[in-house]
Amino acid sequence: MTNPTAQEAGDVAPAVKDLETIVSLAKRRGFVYPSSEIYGGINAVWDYGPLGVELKNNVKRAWWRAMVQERDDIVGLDAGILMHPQVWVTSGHVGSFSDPLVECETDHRRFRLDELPGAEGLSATDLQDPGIVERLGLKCPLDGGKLSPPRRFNLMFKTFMGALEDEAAVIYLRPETAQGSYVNFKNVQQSSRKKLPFGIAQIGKSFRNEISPGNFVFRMREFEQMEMQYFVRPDQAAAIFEEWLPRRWDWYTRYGVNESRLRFREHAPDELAHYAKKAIDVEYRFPFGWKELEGIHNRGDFDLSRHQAESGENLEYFDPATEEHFVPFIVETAGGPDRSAFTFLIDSYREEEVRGEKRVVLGLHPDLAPYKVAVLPLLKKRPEIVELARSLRDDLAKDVMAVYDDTAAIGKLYRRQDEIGTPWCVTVDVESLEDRAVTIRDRDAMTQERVPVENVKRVILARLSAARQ
RNA sequence: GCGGAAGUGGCUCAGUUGGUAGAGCAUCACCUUGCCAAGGUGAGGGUCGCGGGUUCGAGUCCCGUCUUCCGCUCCA
Repeated sequence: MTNPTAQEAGDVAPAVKDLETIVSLAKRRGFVYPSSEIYGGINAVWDYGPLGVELKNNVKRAWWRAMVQERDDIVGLDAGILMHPQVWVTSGHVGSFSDPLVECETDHRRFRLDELPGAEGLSATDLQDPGIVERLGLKCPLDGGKLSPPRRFNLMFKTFMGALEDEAAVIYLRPETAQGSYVNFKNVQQSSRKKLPFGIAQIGKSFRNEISPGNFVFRMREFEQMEMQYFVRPDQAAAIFEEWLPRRWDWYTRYGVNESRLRFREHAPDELAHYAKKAIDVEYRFPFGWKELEGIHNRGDFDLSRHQAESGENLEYFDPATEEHFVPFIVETAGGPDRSAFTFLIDSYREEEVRGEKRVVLGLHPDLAPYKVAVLPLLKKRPEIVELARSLRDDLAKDVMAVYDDTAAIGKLYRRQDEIGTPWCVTVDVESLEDRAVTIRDRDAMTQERVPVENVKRVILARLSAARQ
């Protein structure tokens, strides 16, 4: 863990690679495709291909391992995407984003209509009246420009519950997974018999109608979140908040992200979200600048207190040690597998020279690599070699993602695996038929080791385990 | 949402003053080679983002639209 303050303003390391190179590789090799491409694509939605889904699943597994598997104070949850509409009213998501906004046609600034001079105290009906701006003669408070009619901006996607598309049945696609953890706080606490401090971890899809999405999979309208809500005594919240900073930093470096391209950034008071008491982001140096990878937030008792008040359910925790009743504070870590996978992909990209030829390598951590091992026959003319190689792959595939390839010369086969981040290649040659041994080639060290066939799987699994420590 | 640029086979691109599309790489097959993108032969794959217009004829001019990128704005 590097001292956060040392990282602050640092533009110390340039981004690894330009975005185009990564997008091109991603599509060519089957990591990510534009959604609905044959119809011209759809804005800010991307599909994961055969290798991309492996990478992303591995990222989620790695996060779950660090959060749930390796800790005994955090448990998992998988709440629904659809929730009671009142949840989003209580959380503030409906209120803060259904305000009618007007836009100045000259400088394109937006204002809340009900906050403009001369528009105070308007009724809900007036606020949605298309002619209201003209009727009251409202102008842009900054440059006096013409204002657009009021429009409702809401980042939440709507859909309908039930067969009839009736306004009364409107519900939302969740814009964050966190609320699922809050409304289940009592259920989880009681059924898992956890005492404070304890956490609820969740991975799942969220949806936001972003005003300006973009930058490949960095900001999508449909995306996945990896959020952990840690419930704590109010008097411990500040200290526990600080403990989570290095933990989350270390998770990224543990899986290979270059520390010089990471930094912490604290939110200024005026940029804090409506629920947050304090917020610090882990940021990564993307080709398009420093951007948030993950947010660590002290949400105070905002969420549970609101839900308690609106639902009428008692959401207090009884602390048996002090015999106190109180609403816990929440320290949240909120990241995403899309952003993380993108970061691991781009940060691990490197180009090297081998005998005067360029080789493209994804130096992915073995736990994250789509394939752990590729089995390659050196000579495919000999059926015994092909047979041995195929049976070796089939055996490895019972435990790890393994692939067989014989459609090119060995050098090219290695290059292909380098480009998709496969850490180990097993090569079967003529001698293998005699000595029952094969060669294991390491992607990063470019070393080769002769291993008896019956030991191959054990060696691969041992290396995987070692890389994980 | 505003301004600018771009959109040609899987990828990267070329297509002169409009006349019905090419290259490299990639992919596949066969031959050859056999430990780090070797060589040879051959094959498949695009109607030029989409829609409309001008024209005898448009990838190539005009309009609209969608998508992507850059800047601004916005951002739970």
